[in-house]
Amino acid sequence: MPDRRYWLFKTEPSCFSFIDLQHRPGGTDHWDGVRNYQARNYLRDEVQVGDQILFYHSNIAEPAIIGIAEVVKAGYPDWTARDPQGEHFDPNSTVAKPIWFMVDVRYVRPLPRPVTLAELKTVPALAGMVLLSRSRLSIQPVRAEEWRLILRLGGVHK
DNA sequence: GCCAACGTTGGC
DNA sequence: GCCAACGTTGGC
Repeated sequence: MPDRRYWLFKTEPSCFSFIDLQHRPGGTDHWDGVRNYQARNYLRDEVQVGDQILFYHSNIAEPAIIGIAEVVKAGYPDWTARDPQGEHFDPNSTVAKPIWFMVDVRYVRPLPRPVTLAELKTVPALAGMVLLSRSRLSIQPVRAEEWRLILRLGGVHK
């Protein structure tokens, strides 16, 4: 578990975008509102400080990985679950027994060339990506080989 | 806007 | 604990 280092975080840009993250103080914000148990488990148990994130925009004309972010704070209780006014309220979640978790992430850099979903589908080495088989999962592990290849496709050269 | 896939809920 | 109904997601 501690040696997983790469993730894909999915978001609808109309809700929260990569540019929104860039404009937060320090390019940093909490990743709240995840209400799926498998994604919650990743946030609570596996996502660690320093892990690298592919930032994916969904539910748009051309869904794509558009940038890189990193984890700056590991999982802690998602307090938006306790805000009755908020969109992500869950009356079953309490301070003593939180159900939902979030992490803090920081903007790192955009990909010089976004890598679209359509393009990902054409690359045989990426056929095993979680994104292609379980597209609805909002927090997904990414293998190191996949990470390197996607960055290369995105025009990032070391 | 449609619809398929999938996660959640709730009756039994 | 099964499974049908229902709600949500997200590509197209």
